[in-house]
Amino acid sequence: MSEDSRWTDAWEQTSSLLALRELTRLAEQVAPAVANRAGLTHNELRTLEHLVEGPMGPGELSRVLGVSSAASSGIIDRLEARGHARRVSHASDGRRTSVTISDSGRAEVVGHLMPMFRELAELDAGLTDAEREVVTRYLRGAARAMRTVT
Amino acid sequence: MSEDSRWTDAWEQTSSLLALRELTRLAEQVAPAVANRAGLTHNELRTLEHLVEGPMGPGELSRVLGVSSAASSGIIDRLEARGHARRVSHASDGRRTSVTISDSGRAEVVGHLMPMFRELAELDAGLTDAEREVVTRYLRGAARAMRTVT
DNA sequence: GTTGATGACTAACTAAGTGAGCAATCTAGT
DNA sequence: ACTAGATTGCTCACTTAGTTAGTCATCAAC
Repeated sequence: MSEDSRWTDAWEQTSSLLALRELTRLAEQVAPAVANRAGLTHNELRTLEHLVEGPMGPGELSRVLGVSSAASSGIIDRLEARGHARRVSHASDGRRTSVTISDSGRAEVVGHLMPMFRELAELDAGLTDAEREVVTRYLRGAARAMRTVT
Repeated sequence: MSEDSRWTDAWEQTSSLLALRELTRLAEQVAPAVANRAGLTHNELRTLEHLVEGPMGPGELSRVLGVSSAASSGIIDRLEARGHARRVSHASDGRRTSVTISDSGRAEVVGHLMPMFRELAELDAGLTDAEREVVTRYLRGAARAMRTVT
């Protein structure tokens, strides 16, 4: 048995691993698909997702996105040009600027993901406490496994 | 209560939804991280993942990747230049070429993902039949929800 | 055998990233 | 108070991976 067939065989061994594989495959597609529909790049959407949680500066943004500060500047430029975000100069520190999301930016993120979220919440609500415990343990374990490669 | 806070609140309501969110966040990061470590672009890695399953032509590749045929040509050029893939002219149809993965290409895909997979298989092996049924149902439901946005 | 369709590639351009470097501002040490 | 160094965000020049449009070769149908 070749190295490779052991790999693919194992992926397909159990219903749960198969479903997990399908889920991760879809998870990879969601962000690009939403970005595309919204007429944004992947990083612009990721930026909006972060800005929904609260304002942040270009430097911090470049760090969480894993891109250069030059790229971060450009992303904010583009979002600002479309009215999805605004630059506000920092109150106490004259060097810093704070980027805040606008209503249209919020609508872009929330609007496109809401249907998916509603379904997930509905699915989740159908779990008993015991089932939820099992599912949570599995999901956390899978996340742990994925962290090893990240 | 604002539209937005309902959204974020709901995400954080249950342990399972929180874990699912974390998992999907990681799933998005895995492919770019692996590609980066292997010195490949995301699409080059995706191509190798498809080629592991069997040879395919540039046209088919451009369709599954969702890029133009011109881009597909370039991706294959780069993979070929690194020795990860080879172009073989099609036996019966002179127009078509078949792209096959090389040992180094296979090693790139399998080698980087094997540790993650091993951990996932181990986690999965710890499930009872009843637990696996619960987990599978949840994962399939989550996948279904994500498909609505894709 | 000609005609139209198909598959892969090339050419010219666009967009989003990089690295290097600059101006403004803050912080610390004297 | 003032200078020296650190930090922040931005601009410039360039690279790279994508796009559209169009070419060439081959195949299938009439």
